Amino acid sequence: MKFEAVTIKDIAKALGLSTSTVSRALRDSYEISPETKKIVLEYAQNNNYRPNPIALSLKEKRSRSIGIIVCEIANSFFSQIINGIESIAYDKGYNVIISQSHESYDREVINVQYLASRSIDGLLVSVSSETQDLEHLKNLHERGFPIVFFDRIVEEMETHKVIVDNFKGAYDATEHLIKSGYKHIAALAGSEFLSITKERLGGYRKALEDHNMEYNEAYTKHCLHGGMLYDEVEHALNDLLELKIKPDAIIASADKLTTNCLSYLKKRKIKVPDEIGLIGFSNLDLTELLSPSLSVVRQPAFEMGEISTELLIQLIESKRPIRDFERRILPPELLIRESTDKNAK
Amino acid sequence: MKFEAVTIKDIAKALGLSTSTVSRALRDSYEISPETKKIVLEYAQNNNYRPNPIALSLKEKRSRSIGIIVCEIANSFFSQIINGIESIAYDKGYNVIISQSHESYDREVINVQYLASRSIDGLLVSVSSETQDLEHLKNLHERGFPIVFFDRIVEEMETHKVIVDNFKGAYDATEHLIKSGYKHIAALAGSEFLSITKERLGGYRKALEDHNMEYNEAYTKHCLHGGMLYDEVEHALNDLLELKIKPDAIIASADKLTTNCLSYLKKRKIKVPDEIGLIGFSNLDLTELLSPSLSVVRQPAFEMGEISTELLIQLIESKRPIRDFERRILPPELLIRESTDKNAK
DNA sequence: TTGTATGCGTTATCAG
DNA sequence: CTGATAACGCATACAA
Repeated sequence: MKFEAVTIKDIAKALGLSTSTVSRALRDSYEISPETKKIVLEYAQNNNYRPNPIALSLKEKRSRSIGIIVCEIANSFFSQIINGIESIAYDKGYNVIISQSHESYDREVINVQYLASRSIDGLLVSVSSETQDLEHLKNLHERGFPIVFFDRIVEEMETHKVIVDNFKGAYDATEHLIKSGYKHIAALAGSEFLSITKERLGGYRKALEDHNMEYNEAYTKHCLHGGMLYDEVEHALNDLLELKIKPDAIIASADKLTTNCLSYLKKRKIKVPDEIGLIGFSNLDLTELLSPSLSVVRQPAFEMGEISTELLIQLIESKRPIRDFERRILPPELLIRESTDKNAK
Repeated sequence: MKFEAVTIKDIAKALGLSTSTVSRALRDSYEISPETKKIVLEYAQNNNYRPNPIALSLKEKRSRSIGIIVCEIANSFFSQIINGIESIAYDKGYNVIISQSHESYDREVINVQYLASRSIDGLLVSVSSETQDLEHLKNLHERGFPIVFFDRIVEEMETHKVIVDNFKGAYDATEHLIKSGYKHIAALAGSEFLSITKERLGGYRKALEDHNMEYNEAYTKHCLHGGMLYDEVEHALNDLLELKIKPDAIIASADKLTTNCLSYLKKRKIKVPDEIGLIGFSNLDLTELLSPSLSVVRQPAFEMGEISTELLIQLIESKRPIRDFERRILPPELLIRESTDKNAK
């Protein structure tokens, strides 16, 4: 007994009608008599008829599914975003296909091509931390394919973009450390190719400047893989702690950087905040558990997913190309806990 | 400039050939002359021709994509499984569509129907913790639709199943607590509808029995949502700690139960292992960070995803139905850290 | 009110 | 070696 779905043709044959009559009856067209409708609908119901979405896609030249490119789903920030994306997508009858780049440029290119060739109607993209060349996306975009960037956006392309106010997040975090009395604040940053890294480091520098604190280039460390690999974080922190004047506080500017930084400090038995102050970007709901008194910058991830998806679907469903693309900037949240309050020590 | 992909028909028209010739040239058929092939291939290359997978699906009655049903992707265990699934799926040219039930039965039914109607070729399922009625899956299965269960399997259906040796995992964990000197071991368990819950509780009881320890029903607490909600864990633990003879150790039998249990204990300022022993199932790579000396049962999640996918694809691609379904049981790993060693206290 | 014919992009089966 | 045609499941313009 092979899996064979019942089609309109089957119904037509069984009821002695034409396929078009059945099709119209199922779509509740005004042209069909109530009796015929009733018979058809009943038969369809009983035989569990489901329209074949592939045939529909072929006809309508749209698949009602959107693709997502993220680095990792095993990252609380991104899994929250995906939940936001899903909630809107399902609402509007869209399916969602997730793919992970694992922070690899090659993998990202493969995934984009794969998704595009799978006839998705649009793409939500947060680029990998290795990505510099954008041909794989520009190519699609130039042909009018709907793309919305979120979080890790790309300046060279004109389309909708949704980000958090990274500058402000980092500024506030750094300022908080300064006000807590720290004098030598280091920045643990992600890949230098990423927009978010630049924005966050910008906020960090501006805060130092505004409070008349010296900016020391040696205090900024980049991790190409955004902290995904423990080794790169370890390496960066080793470098920082070997400096003549060791930093007395660190701002970790991404989820994975924060957790791996905590792991490192715990491994080296360096107490937070007694020996070193720490503040980090983190959307992990276990932050409090990880480090009872760690202050964090939290991003409105779910909302970000929702907004990105709304924009994308709007882009997909508008017949003519939209000219003025939006750039939505969401406010981050600074969750203060006692750790970084040096005065309280 | 609308997004319009180039089709075989376009190529045919441009080169003054027929669509069938172009089609065959692209598939490198022996019937086509080398020169014609060369011209066609060149044109296709230059105009970035990509076969339309939807048209292909319609023709071949297969979409080369598989669906996944899990409760949450924001759960280290499941995100590791998904990575395993992806690695095999991409290898074999399959696309993967993930959907989350968020532990809701209704949501699961909707997702299954949605995925099935989206013409996926097969389904990888780990049921929600609310699921009792299986009609939505039986229905598909009876019609010959390929389904593989993993982790949270279902006894009533005859198909491939991939699980971890949950009995052994819980047995070993409980035995470890016993050998560490704990006398009153409570079990924090997931939904009683789930196979894994039954198996784990079985291992727990057997370990108590084998060591001549009394089994007290009041020491077993269920959380319907598998610990996804903090409140249910809090409620269960409150109950346990209000007993006349309070348990001196807890085995938490799922990822979320473990982390939320830790959160609770931290919140109530109950020290582990000084005041209460704890061992838990956990695939979180931050476990060590969460609680420096927590022993855990770790499941081979990635491998589980790989095996499930291999079986599913085998099922999809075998022409005749496979009669003897496999049941793969993978070994869990008991990672011992000092916490539970009461002797060391 | 219902039926017939066509097309979406592709491949397979014929016929040249 | 190449071309015409049908078919996959559905919707719709056009006929009746």
